Amino acid sequence: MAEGLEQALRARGLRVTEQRRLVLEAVETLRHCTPEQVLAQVQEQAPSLNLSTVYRTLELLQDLGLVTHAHLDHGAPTYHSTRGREHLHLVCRSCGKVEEASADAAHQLAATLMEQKGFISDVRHLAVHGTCRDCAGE
Amino acid sequence: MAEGLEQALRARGLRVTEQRRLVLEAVETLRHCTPEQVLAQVQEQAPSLNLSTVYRTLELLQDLGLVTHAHLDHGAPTYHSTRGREHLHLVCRSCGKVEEASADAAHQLAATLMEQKGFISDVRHLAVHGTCRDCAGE
DNA sequence: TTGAGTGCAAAGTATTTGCATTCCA
DNA sequence: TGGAATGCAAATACTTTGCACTCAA
Repeated sequence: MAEGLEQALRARGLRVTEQRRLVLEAVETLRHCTPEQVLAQVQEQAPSLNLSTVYRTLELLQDLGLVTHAHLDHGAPTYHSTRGREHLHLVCRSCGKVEEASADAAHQLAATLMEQKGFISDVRHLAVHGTCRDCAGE
Repeated sequence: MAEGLEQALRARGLRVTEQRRLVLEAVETLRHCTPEQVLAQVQEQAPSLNLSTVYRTLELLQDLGLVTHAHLDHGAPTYHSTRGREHLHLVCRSCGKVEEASADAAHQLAATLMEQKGFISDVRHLAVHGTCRDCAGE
């Protein structure tokens, strides 16, 4: 896990620290997580690790292209690893559940936007709000 | 402008106030706006109107179905009127500009998600992040 | 008249920043 | 050793809430 981290850091002349390793690992383990959730996870192994460090590190990892985030809910950014298949997020407005869907579903959208507006879509950042099957059934 | 407001309020037994009229008007004028921007706009005509009222009113207008919001950027929700054509939002990561695109572009996406996941998409809430034509050209 | 709505101030939550200390290279 | 990175605490931003006053019905 997190093999790319060391080389990405070195390539930029940045330092490899335990905190950075732990934060990336937490994101990969949790799959979808807010900064708070990352903190809780990393503190199991490093209780003194600080929330500021989580914020700073998430931003760094994002710069390095190792994680991205999407805004799934009101204010809460949710981070996830860029390893694994591209996916987009389905956020249920009723129950708050977040599902993943294949990014393929959005390729046509991306193509249309490119054609109409010359806009290059980042599909991974896409959050679709709506109602999930379970909630719709009720 | 804002004809629907009075009847929507009365239908619920709520009161028609100048503040509510002004907030809705501001959203319709500004097209895309944060609570802060709404405040600035309404204060031109009602300097004493408070930010709390803006928040409360935006939430109410949303309940009434007269406005929606999307999370275009980090923490700032952006409100817009539900009058006019359905549209989705293209947010440029480089320059921060927000464009609108026809919601039609996302119909296929919505259909696919329904089919694969039984998920009912609210296209109006959709924010697509990426790079706009101008920034891509550089 | 009366209670929904507002303004104000204070509280709550999320995120960022300055600075002294730590520790990687 | 030197400076990047961290921990801590304080600052900032955003949003919500309690309460007394106002005003639409």
